[in-house]
Amino acid sequence: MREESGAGKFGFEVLHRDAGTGARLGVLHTAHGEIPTPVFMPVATAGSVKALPQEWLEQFGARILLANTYHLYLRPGHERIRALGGLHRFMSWSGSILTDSGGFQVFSHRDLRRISEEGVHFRSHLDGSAHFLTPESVIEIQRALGSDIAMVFDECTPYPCGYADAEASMELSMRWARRCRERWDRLGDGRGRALFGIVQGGVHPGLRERSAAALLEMDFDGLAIGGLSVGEPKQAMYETIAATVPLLPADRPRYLMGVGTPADLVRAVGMGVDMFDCVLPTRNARNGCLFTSRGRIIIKNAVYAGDDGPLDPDCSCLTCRRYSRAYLRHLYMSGEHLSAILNTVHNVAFYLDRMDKIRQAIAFNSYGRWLEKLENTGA
RNA sequence: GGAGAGGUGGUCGAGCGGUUAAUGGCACUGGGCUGUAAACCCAGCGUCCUUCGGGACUACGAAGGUUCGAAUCCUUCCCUCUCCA
Repeated sequence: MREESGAGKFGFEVLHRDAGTGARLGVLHTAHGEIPTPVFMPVATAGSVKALPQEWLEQFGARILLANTYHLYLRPGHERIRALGGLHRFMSWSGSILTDSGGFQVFSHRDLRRISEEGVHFRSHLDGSAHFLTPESVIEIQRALGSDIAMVFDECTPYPCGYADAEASMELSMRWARRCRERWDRLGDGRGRALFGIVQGGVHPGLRERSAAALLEMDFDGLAIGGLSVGEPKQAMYETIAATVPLLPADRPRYLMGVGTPADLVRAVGMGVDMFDCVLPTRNARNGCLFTSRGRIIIKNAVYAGDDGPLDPDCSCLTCRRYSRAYLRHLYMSGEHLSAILNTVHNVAFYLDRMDKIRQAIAFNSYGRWLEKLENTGA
């Protein structure tokens, strides 16, 4: 068990802006350390980045993970985690933790919930038991977990969604955001903890604008762009990001929720996004899809059966240093647990390394070249 | 030597006269996965053509036979497995 550091105040500084693009270099301060941005947060929904022990995440340079309020509330329960000293201590993670509010589960468990003004009635996906989550209870749960960055409870608007429905959904999210803010303030000193608001509004710039304006009034520590990558065309996603980022205050971190592919990250950083999370590197790893410096490799493909070379010659992760494509394919085909482990090691290391290189490029004012490369490869 | 059971597509295994190129599972091949109900899901999977609607051929141990029609019924043969000597 590690000691809680406990001290420190949440904060964000922009250290440098790239000369030719919207990209910016910054640092997040939380009670659990400093986090250089732009940053990718590996997803640890249930208090674990699937297939990876915390030690390795530290080795890969991960400073912040994303955990999930809804999942931890159901199992093992936030009160249990509180009693065990909070989520950091429970999972033995001394870095920072951002908790998603469960808004995405409202979206993805559509058949198991009923939304009202007051909150969301859920049927547990685990045992069918009934639960009621409100903006207030979601804040309480995140406090119990002890997350460094909490997210407001929102409704992740689906796609496609007509203007009127997207508007109603966004407005509900804004009313919930205010209730989250109020409960957060009533709980008193967040001890260095941050609360982020989430911009909704589907792919409608006008709605995004109103959403951002509403959140600005509430003075959140950071602003997220939610409701993207839910089935809309890529172009619509990029246009929405581009239209939304300028609406967000420059002195606060900007977090694009649930995105994305390596190319998505490069583009969004160029638009001024500071934080990302996505299940792609971990989930795809377990499903035999690996991200490399030369594009995606579907390791289960028969062509790799006799390929003695490294997965990614330009990668220095444990997997690439030591194991061949042929072996990785064999592990996948055989259903060996090691397959998920080695694949996840690579994908997570690849994402973190990619963010590292992105930060360097921004520092040297050469980020424009990354965007050009993207255009040239058509990625 | 005697009694019984059985041989089906890569594999296991249904089918027991016609809507059967033959249910299913597995394996295999390909695709998908973006705030994780995911080590998951979808599709294809005899051969050759196709104007993508379909068409032609070859298939259920082997060879004959019955029938308008057979993986399915009959005969002979070959081969497996179980039990008894």
